Amino acid sequence: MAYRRSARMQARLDDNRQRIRDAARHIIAGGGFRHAQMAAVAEAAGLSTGSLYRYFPSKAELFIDVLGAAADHEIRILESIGSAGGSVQDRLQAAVRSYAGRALEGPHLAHAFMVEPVDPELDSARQYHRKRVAAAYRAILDEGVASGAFPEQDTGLAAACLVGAMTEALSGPTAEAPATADERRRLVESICRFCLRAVSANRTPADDAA
Amino acid sequence: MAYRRSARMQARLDDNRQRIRDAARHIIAGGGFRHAQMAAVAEAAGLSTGSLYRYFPSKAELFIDVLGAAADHEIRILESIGSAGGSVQDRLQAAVRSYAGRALEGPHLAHAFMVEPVDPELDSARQYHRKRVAAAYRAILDEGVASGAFPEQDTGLAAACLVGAMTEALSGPTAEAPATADERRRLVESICRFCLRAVSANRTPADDAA
DNA sequence: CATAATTGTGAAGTTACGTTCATTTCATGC
DNA sequence: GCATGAAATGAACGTAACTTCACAATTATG
Repeated sequence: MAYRRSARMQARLDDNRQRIRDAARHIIAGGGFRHAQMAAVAEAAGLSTGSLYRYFPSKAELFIDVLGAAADHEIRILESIGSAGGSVQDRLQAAVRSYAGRALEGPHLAHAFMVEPVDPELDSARQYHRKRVAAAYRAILDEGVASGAFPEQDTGLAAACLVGAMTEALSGPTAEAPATADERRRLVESICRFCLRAVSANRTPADDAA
Repeated sequence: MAYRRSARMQARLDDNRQRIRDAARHIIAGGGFRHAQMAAVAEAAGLSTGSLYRYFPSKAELFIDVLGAAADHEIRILESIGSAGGSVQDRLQAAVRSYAGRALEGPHLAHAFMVEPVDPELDSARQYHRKRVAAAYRAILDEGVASGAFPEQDTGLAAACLVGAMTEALSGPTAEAPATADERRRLVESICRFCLRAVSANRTPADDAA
């Protein structure tokens, strides 16, 4: 008679698949894409390298999957913040704080997802998700502009700049790893102020001419 | 008798060395680090791959050299702008415009130097130079804060944010390639405004509390 | 011009990974 | 239990680069 997958078996397969994903993310978080070789992922997942290819057709597909899940998570948070109550300023600050907090917890992960080296296929996936994150910020800015809380501006560009500024400040080479929790809080607050200033009206409206 | 290099020979060697550098930079500008393989550089320079190793000990050293030269050029421009006359605001804008203009002329080059994938050795060189660029911006900000033109702020962080914002807006995935010269000008001006706002005092000083 | 030293060459060597596949182990249904 | 097909294995294979090296070409001296 034909072979049929039992529920138990299916659960084990699903679990394996998820364990591969988790292993990949964990390795990236620890040492970046550079360390995330198929052999290393397999070992961390408790499988052989060959088995990985039963769950994902290629390395690129595996990491696209992982990247997408992380981006989804990120964007869900941003959107929930964006649609919450309170002033737009508060929401923007909340978004920045939340992003910054996560980036500081796993700097390698954030760096890998935002800027690290990869092959072309994965890179285009990363650009796609990065645009999605920027779009989430843009939605907040748009609302701020519409309500008059923020001045007229190219919100698409501003959103990109915000993402760039945060990325650089948090996981770029310039970012000094903050040692204490207090330093971390101070850093996040500084970034917050920078971002809020950047999209708010100036006290001296000299540059609004031209 | 011992062999001595003639002036003519020395000139040719120097020229070869420079041609290798130029070829490497040119290839990066055309297609990023990914396309800059030793064989490709050799061909573009009109030499054999083997010869490259008479001039540079390794691929990494060659690209560190190229990267350093580009960074030196960048920083010389920034410093000359920073020490010029005029208001701090004007100088900051001039710096941003100049950076943006160059990035838009050679997007691949800028992207490669700022964010593209590389091996660890080259990457640390890039981080070093990126810090130098941020430091040049910081010098301008420090002066602005000292003179009261800009509000009190963490200038080191703000400089990093500026670099990140510009990089993202100009060579990040979010950056749409502006088609016309007019669009380009508009983009640069938007970035300028963003950067200036970001380091200037707000009209509503509500967030200075807490 | 002959000889020696230097510079140029490009194919072969090396390394590092991603991917495959013959084999083995394990789960399913009778 | 046993036969059948799925899943796991990991060594072997393929590929893509960087780097080396034995040899050729070129350049400097007497």
